Amino acid sequence: MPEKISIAEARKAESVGKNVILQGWVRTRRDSKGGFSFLELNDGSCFGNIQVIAEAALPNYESEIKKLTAGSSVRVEGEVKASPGKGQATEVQAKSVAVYGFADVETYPLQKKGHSFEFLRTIAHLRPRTNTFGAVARVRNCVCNSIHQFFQEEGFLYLHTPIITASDCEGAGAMFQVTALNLEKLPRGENGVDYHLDFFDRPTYLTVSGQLEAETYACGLGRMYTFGPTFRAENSNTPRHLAEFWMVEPEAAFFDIFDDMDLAERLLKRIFSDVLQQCPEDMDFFNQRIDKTVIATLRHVLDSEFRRVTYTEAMEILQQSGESFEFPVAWGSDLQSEHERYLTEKHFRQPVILYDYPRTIKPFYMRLNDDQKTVRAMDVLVPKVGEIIGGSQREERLDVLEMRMREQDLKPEDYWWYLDLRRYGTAPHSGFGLGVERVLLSITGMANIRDIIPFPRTPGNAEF
RNA sequence: UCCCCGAUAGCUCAGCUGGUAGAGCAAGCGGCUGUUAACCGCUGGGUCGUAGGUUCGAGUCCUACUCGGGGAGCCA
Repeated sequence: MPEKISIAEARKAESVGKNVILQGWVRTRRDSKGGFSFLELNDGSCFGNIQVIAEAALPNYESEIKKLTAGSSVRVEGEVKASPGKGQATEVQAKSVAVYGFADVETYPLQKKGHSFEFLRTIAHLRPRTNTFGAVARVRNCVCNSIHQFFQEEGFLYLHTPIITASDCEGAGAMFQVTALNLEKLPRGENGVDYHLDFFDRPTYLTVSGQLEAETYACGLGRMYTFGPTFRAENSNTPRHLAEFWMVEPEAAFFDIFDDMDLAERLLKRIFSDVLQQCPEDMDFFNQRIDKTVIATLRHVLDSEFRRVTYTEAMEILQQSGESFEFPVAWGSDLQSEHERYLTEKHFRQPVILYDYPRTIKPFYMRLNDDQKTVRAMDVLVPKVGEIIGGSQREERLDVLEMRMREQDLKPEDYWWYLDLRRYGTAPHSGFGLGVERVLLSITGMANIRDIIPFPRTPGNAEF
């Protein structure tokens, strides 16, 4: 009896001699001079296709096989043989080719040759059938698996923090409001909309971060991490921003800022090394067709220690760089993209961890340093992508935290449960947020974050 | 949201200082003793993003809008 196997399996030399059933989508058909056809078949199990030899003697050769075009789906039964041709170890000599569905060439938008990513975005339901999006999907899966394995091995618990939150000022920008009210007929009170009639008895939003909730579990169970979707309603139109993206947020009790940096560095290196090891075919493709430096860059990162410099030191490096920046370099203002790029792409040429930022440009929850001017913030910057991780040691002193809240016009009473963590058995702790899509950008060399997530959500775009 | 650039065949693009559209790939047909981004020949295929305007005449110049890209801001 023939065995149903994946194309990944059938491509291995060990499969030679097996009678198999393969099912997948035709990438291309080449008709040979000898009166038979080659079908390139892909089923997503690996980057490469398998070559199927369909002889003219097959009963449906003229009626169906010669009409197969890119996108058609088939079931092939046959024997795996060593391939005499170049470019593959094995091929399948078909005993039968059954067609599940043709793809009309007059209307099927995908062709054998290259398409622009802009065009593919308009057919996001079909782009998984391309080399690039198949590779992205497999690498994305590898990265997510790697993240979970890393944290499990490091003793972190996977925590599900809420998607819907009532904290409307977590300090991370505009939020999507969630309501069950009829927007056509909003109940009005004396002070505008009467949210007591809304589902949760108050205004609620999609989360911009699980950090505050993760802190509550870290301050009781030690090491936690969240991994879920995150929402930002900013009108951001860049190749690095999404309105819906996936973020990993570890939070660990008794971690100071340097433990936090160590964790971040270990995590990134683990992800990079797993991808190189587990997705070699996909990475070769990215290295050849997308960015010829990605593999060398990943190896370089694995072999070097992340440079750690304070914000103040970074400002000195920038001032002495001799570069003419569009934006002035001045202590107290945030680093511009061009500054980050200079540091990570020109000066250090590797990932850089910047820390101890001015208190005025960072949120209330970051721990105040003894100099009273800086806070224990840390950002990991990588070449091309920029900020990939943002984190900090959290302020664990109740009085200082309340003071910082008032400084930023926040009401401590709105955060009563967050402050309780400091009121009862407070503990030093730290954490960070890692943007999964940004990691994937730097791993794959892909230029636009909209091509790294299956269904991008950006301003004016939610078709699929 | 701001600045810059773009939109021409199914796809990727060319089309000069205005004179009524072209290539490659894809598709169809023919050829070629295993091809692998196959190759060679022929054929079909376009209200030049939308709406106005200037002009004898607009793919080409002007205005607005729509969509896309790059940069900036917000950040992951």
